[in-house]
Amino acid sequence: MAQKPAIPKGTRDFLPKEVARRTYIFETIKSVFKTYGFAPIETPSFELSSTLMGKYGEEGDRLIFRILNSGEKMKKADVAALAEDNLPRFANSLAEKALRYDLTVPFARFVVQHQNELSFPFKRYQIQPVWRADRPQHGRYQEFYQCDADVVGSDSLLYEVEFIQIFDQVLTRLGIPGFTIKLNNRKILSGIAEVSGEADKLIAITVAIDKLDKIGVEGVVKELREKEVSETAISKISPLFDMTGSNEERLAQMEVFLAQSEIGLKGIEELREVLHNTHQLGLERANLAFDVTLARGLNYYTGAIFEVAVHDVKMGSICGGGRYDDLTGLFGLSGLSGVGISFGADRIYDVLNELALYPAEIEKGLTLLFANFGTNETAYCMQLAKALRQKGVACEVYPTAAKMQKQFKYADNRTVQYVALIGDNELKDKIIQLKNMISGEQIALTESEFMNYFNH
RNA sequence: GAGGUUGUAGCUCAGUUGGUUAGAGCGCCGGAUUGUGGUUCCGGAGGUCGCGGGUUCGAGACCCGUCUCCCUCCCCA
Repeated sequence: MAQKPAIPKGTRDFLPKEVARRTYIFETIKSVFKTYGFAPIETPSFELSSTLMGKYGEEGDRLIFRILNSGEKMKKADVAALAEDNLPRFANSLAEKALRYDLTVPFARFVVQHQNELSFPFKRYQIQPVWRADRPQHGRYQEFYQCDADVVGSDSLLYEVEFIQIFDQVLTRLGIPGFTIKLNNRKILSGIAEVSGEADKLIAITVAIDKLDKIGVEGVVKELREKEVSETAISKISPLFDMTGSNEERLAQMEVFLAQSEIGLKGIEELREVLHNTHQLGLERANLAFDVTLARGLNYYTGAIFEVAVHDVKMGSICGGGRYDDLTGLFGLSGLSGVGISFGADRIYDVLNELALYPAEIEKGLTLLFANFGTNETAYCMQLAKALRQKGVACEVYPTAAKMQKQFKYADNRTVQYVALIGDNELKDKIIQLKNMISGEQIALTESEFMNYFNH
């Protein structure tokens, strides 16, 4: 019995037209990365489990795809751990490898491993798929591409400014009409926890206020109570939820709030510098917004954090990023500060589809199709095709002498721009009938006219 | 990981309180048109109704399980 064709949930196939669209997105991102001096690297699809586990928090670890050991390695399963109900250890003994969850952690591993071959600050970009064992939803896949650019080996805030410019340039070039780059700093969040006297509950507090736009002030307060944050702390934090005014006005309010927190004030200062420098340079389409409720789950961030949201489209954030002061420390190389961003190519693809923002030229199919009139004519067409291909013209010869109707229909479906008709009359008179499939016009050309026709 | 929803032709979907041989549009193939597509007209092919089990004289429809799509939560790109 024939098997019903299917692919795993959360994955997609892409037809030629779709690949053309995605290539356009990748190329746009890549070209901007290059102009900022980033060079490409690649890393393996899967890493040692130990490289990935524990880097993304408890939630993240759960979403890492594990690769089951095979063959004799199965025998290395730590049955004792299972007996002790230590499932993480048991799982690690069963799966020594795992599919990468993002590109940042493998990059940190890469930097440490190749530190003697790199010059710092090291700027790299990387466009590769990542995998997450997440439940699929709108804009959420189990396999998707990230387009990352990171710099390690410098704590200069110039890079934060550059990354904001890159967000702006890429999304403007892709034609996205409106989007907001949300900006915050982990130091400010630390400061909030410190000032409210709950420094040890930093993560609980940031996770809760991150949800402000979703569950509202009451929801956040409720969640803070559930996390056993004290009432005095909650009443201290609450005013932050309805700050108004410009970025600078809200920063000023934060500055007052954080007056007693050294780290908090440091965060304000950094953010001010980044905003000021970005403002000096100007942005094309991006709206830049300081958002104190922006937290981001990845717990390796220590400084600036970014997220980009598209206006008027229901879609989670399409880009993210931030500064991590000691990610390479986990692999034994401390003192290297890094900052990076990631474009979610699959979400951008969905957004561009929804808004129909693809330029017409990327959808162009084959340039020229030679209609097939029989063996003698075809032999001549193959010669012309060979010459055209050497000039870089995409062309093909229809494989059989099928009815013209069928050949033209095929040309239509392939969105062919021209059809060349060479039957026995044309062959005898040494001319080529060239039909423009868009205008429907047909002209007779000599061989040299025909060859020159495709010169531009 | 928790909850909800969906699945019928290649695609988008109808299908009445359970009742003969499961339909439409689009697409595909053939013809009108043996050298000209996108329009029109005529004809045709194509379905174990997601999968497994159950109830019933009888199930696409009802019940249970399972997988999948989509949605909410969680988290994220």
